[in-house]
Amino acid sequence: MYESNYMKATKNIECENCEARYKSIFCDLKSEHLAVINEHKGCNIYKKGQTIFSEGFFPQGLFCINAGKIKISQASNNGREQIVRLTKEGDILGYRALVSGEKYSASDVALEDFNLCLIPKEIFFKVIESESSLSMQIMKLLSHDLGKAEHKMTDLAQKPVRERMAEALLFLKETYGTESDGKTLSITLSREEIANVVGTATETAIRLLSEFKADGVIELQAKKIKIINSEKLIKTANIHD
Amino acid sequence: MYESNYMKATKNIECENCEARYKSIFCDLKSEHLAVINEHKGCNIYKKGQTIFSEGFFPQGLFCINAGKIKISQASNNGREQIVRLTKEGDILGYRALVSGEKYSASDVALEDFNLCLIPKEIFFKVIESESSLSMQIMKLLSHDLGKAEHKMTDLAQKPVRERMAEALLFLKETYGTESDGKTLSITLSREEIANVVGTATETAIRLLSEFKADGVIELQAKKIKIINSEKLIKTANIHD
DNA sequence: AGCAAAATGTAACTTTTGTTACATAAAAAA
DNA sequence: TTTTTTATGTAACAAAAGTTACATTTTGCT
Repeated sequence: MYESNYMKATKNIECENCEARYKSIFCDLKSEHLAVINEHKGCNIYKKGQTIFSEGFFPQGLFCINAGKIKISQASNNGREQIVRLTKEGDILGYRALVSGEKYSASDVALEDFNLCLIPKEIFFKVIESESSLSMQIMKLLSHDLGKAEHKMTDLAQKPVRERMAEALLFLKETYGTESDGKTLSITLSREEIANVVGTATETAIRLLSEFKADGVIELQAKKIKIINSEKLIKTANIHD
Repeated sequence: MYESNYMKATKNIECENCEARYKSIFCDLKSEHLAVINEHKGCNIYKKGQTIFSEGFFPQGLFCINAGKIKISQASNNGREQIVRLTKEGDILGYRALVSGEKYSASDVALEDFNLCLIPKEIFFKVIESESSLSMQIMKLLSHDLGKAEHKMTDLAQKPVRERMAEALLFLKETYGTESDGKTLSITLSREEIANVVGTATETAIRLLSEFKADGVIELQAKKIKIINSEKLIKTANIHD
């Protein structure tokens, strides 16, 4: 509101002033290390739909999300894609491949306009080595992601699409929150993207959303999804744990 | 061969002499740290089918596999289970939950008799903090696992069972190797367990194995699976990357 | 060895889900 | 604006995979 997009595009955010930092793994970082990162990092503006990195490339550093929502997805042979993670401001990006020393195994695409900073890999590994709490943070991140991924594996293998769709809507609410009414999901995804989260065909996703709407569980205003009956959705999701 | 099971059960393996260690994340560990681990660790013999830990419990430490094969699986509401990882000697076990500070999200069950050592969690975290190369190893492990898990997620969401079965057989070959003929899988799983790796019903798994046999791709001798035509199996698996 | 229990195998049937086809609405481009 | 393209919605149909049922084999136990 206070600055145009053009101004943001040219402004290099200072890590010290970065609001996203407090939500990030860098929240407890020693100021001397933060200064090193700040000095070497580069910032960039991305537009909705733009690709940040693609499968098959080697990572050059670690991305920090200053603002914006991003989907991480894998392409498969049959032309479809699977959204494996969703991230937002304060999250880091590209750490899996960077840490494992492998190529990117997924592509990251902007779901809306956003700001991103890149920490060169040498700097990242230097800071990690000198501050063990940071590597602990990254380990926690990775192990949490792994838990989520394995949980989703089990879901995909065993749950019918209907349950997965219900779970996906709850997941979107949990990840990105709602608008001020507490019901309308903040994130807007295309039907195809929803299908790619759930792991189903676009038509099936549309069909299920229509059914949920008919059941009075959700309301649909264009691309906005409003969760009317959370309890029923949770029941439909048949969540284990 | 040189000692009875009873003898093995009572013998505490010394980390310095542990053959599995050279294949493990501890291969480069400083000897002083290894000594600490050795001093505090406890060893145990498990029988085939025995559970090492179960979903919902908090980890007390890190398990090291001295010998034996283990399946890590998640139970779901519908009574079925999904095998999310398979491990062998030299691998560590229970690190995901230990690192993330969460409860175990999966259960570990012995696929054959084996030896296991437990490093108390305090010792583990102490060693990690003092030797940054170890935490790097664990990060690599986690990020590699995460890559695998997300790949499998995509497969489960998009590939037909037939392709996943082919991929699973290749995965078993890669993970556990073959007998001296270079073709017969070293690991023997029940049909149900194979189904739980693939993410399908037991009957469907049996049907597909029969089809693969009819196609001359594999041979079945009781529970042993012999891969006759790897090329065709790879083609059937329709592997991306 | 002989029996019971569990695992494996096979087939028919049913359900779920994907595919195809097309209509309509929304968004982007001219 | 009008046109074109893209996204969404709906339904009929087809294919894939799960379920049920039962036969057969293997395994474990006494």
